[in-house]
Order: sequence, then structure tokens, then C-alpha cells
Amino acid sequence: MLNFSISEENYIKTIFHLQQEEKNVTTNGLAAVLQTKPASITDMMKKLKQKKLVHYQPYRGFRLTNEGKKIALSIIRRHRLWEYFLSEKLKFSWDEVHAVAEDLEHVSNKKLVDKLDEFLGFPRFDPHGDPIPDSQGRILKNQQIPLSEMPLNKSAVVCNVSDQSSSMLELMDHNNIAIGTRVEVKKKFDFDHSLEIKLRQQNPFIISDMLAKKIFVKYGA
Amino acid sequence: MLNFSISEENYIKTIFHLQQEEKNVTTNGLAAVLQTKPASITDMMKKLKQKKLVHYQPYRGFRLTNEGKKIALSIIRRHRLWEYFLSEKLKFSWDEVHAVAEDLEHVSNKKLVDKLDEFLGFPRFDPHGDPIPDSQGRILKNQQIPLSEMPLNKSAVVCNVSDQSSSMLELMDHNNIAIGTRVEVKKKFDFDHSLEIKLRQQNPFIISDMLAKKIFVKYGA
DNA sequence: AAATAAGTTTAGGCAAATCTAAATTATGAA
DNA sequence: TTCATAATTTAGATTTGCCTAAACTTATTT
Repeated sequence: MLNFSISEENYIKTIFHLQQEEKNVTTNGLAAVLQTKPASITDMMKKLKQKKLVHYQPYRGFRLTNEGKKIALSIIRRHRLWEYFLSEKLKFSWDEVHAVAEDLEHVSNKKLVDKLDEFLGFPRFDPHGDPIPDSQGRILKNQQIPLSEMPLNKSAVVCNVSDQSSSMLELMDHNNIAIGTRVEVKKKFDFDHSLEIKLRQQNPFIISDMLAKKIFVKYGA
Repeated sequence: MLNFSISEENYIKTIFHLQQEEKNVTTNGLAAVLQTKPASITDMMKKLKQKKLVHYQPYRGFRLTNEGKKIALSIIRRHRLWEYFLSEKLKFSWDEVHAVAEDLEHVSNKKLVDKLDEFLGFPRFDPHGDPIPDSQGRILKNQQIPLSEMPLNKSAVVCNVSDQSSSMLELMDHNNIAIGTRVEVKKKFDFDHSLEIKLRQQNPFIISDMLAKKIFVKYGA
């Protein structure tokens, strides 16, 4: 596997995430996420197409090739292993790890990454609950469901948050919800789809549908 | 302290090391070490002068300003902390850590570096025996002497190796000499200044003057 | 089906970091 | 002191990644 620039890696990684949602990734869509201009996207797509990392026809959007996906997974592996390290070993709070890992993920020495994995005890989920690809790029699927889809009175644990904006994190923090928090849905309101939830040792309180859709939980654990 | 490009950081760090030896660093000298062309050095010196990181007059060589030295020390701090981490925690062999740390050192997040320092227990020497600057840029001086200058029959510990070429490392490895190895000089030969040395549980053997000048030891420890 | 709006690409430029080749400055030997 | 050589700088290109503005394609609306 060849070496890629930081810029190329950021494009590849972001396309990977975007194409989980939509069939094809669009120029404007990617530009918005990468905080850059559509023209820059087109330039890079030409380059990545030439390197056979994306399928791309002008005006038709793009997707990663299998080779592109492999590379994306190796970048995501690095990112999430560093997040785990920062959280578990350096005691960063879980909302700080992402930004720091954005830099560390571009150090692409394979031996470093594999030894880090070993040092951490081969964790398969990062502090946000996202799966960490193994050295072959394989990921375990954990069947997470959004809080909004939970049945009433069944206990589960928060394992993933699909929005890492600071406004989101602020709200989570204010409500004392974090990765690992045990939660139960007590009631659902038809009017605005808001939910009443209960955390351990706390009185129930109400959260919006919008928030509940972004908090993912897993039974057990 | 502002942010610098990877390229700028490599120039600053290398000038710092070179100016320990010589009064002024030269264009050709720096070009040789950085594996680049003299013209590139001149370009960068103009930029670093403008940023007040080097004293530079055309044709007269250059040195770091105090500000430049501060930045150099922070880069060296990162480099050596990562070396320590790689060696101590990830079990890299001591001749592998340098190359990997070359990449990690450019992640300049201050909180990351300070937390890493804390996680490692605030070590003050890296696996090569070089001092690690603290968060204020202060370094402990350890009085190392080259093996070639040791008195006879006095025991000391290898703590530094001033040449990290693979040919050097190969020779060290072949002779079972590593950082931390306890060593004693048994005899010095006037003819070619070669030395007979003895390691723990081994028969004495002879090494060249050239090698002995590059291996540094410290008493005690 | 044509017109318009939205999305995308092209063309041309800029800054960083590098290069080669030519010009300039310094140095030390005769 | 002058001159040849070595060291350094300048001038002009190149590559990467980004930009703006203009041109073009696609999709939508009437």
C-alpha cells in the first residue's frame, strides 16, 4: 500500500464516511464537510481517480473503489486506536480525543499502529463506541440502535454519538449523558416525539427527538 | 508560540543540533544533513529570518535566535518523549525508535505532549540517553563521556550513541552493546587507539577507536 | 420543450517547498 | 594582490493543494 498525503487521506476518509449514508458522494457535499471549495474537490477527484481510489465520472458524483475503501479503513483504524489511547491512557475526556486523533492518524507507520493496537489490548471499539478495524481492515458490527428506537423500560448503555458538534456535546454534558451511561426510556410523547429517559440514580427527564436520534445504545455490556 | 510547517520544524531542529558543534551553521552543511540542495536552504533561511527564528546575513551562515532555540527545544521534547514511549511502552528496539519519532514529533498539540510526559512518569532521558526537555524547555545535563576517554577498569553504563547510521547500529548490535549495557575498559592500544572492553558475563574483546568515540557512557546508574 | 436554477468543472492564479542552472561573493594560494 | 575555486545566492521552473470567476451540465419548473 502506497503512501498518501495528509490531504489525500482526509479526502479518502471523509468520502468513506459520506458514502455510508448516500449512494454517491457529491462535489458540494464533500466540499461542505471538508470546509473547502467545490473546485478543489474536482481537482482531487481527478487525482484519486488516476490512482484508482475512486470511481468518478464528471457530474456524476463518486465512490471509493475497493482499494480506496481499504485505505480508508486503515486511516480509520489509526484514528480510533489513537482515540482509545488518548482516552484510556492519557486520560483525555472523550470529547477531546477526536481533534487530537485527527493529527495522529496521519502517521502511517504500520508497525507503530500494530504495536499500539497490541499495547492497548486489541480494543475493538473506540471511546465513542465506533468499531476499530483490525490489521486486516475487518470491523465488528455492534448492533446499535438510536435511543429514539428503544422499547420502553429496557435498560441499555450509551455507546455511540453520531454528531460531535460542540453544541451536541454541550447538551450531552449538561444532561450527564456520556459513553457508558446506562439509560432507560420511560415514556414517548407522540406530540413532538420527545422522550422521557432515566439515568441511574437520577430522576427521569425529557429529551428531544432530535437528540435521541443521535445517541446510540447497545443492550447488555 | 505559533505553528510551524513540518518543513520549518525540520530545519529548526537540525540547525539546533548543528550549532552545538560549530559556531555558525553553513548553507552547504545544513543542505547535506537535510538531504536537500543549498538553494532550498537559502530560501528557507530568508523565511526563518523574517519570522525572527534565525540570525542570518547572506554568505555569513546562520544561528537560531533565542526564540528559535525555544521552538527547537519543544520539537526535541516531543521527539524524545515519543522515543521513550515507543521504546518503553510499545517495545520497539532502541534503534527503531528514531525514525518513527521523526513523524510523531510534528504533532504539536501541547496538551497531548504534556499528558504524554505525565503518562510516562516525566522521564528526563530518552532511550539513547539524550535529555528530554521539560515543558519549560529546561534540560538536565548528564555528564557523559565517550567510551574512548574512560579510565581503565572503571565500570560505566552506555547511555548515548552519537551516530545512528545503520552501519553503526549493526556493529553495536553485533557486539551486544546497547543503551544500558554496563561496560569497562580493560586496555588501550597505543598503535591504533583501539580498546579492549568487557561487558557483563562476556569475555573482553577489542573495538576500534572510531566506534569508541561515538559510544557515550555515564558512571553510576 | 424551453428556461432557469443548482451543481459541477475548467481556466487561470497563488503560495509553499523544492529543483536546476546561472550569477555572485568569499577565500586562500601563488 | 590577484585569481581560481568553493560556497552561496538568485532567477526561473515544477508540484501540490488550494482559490476565484467563468463556463458548462443537469435537473426542475412552467
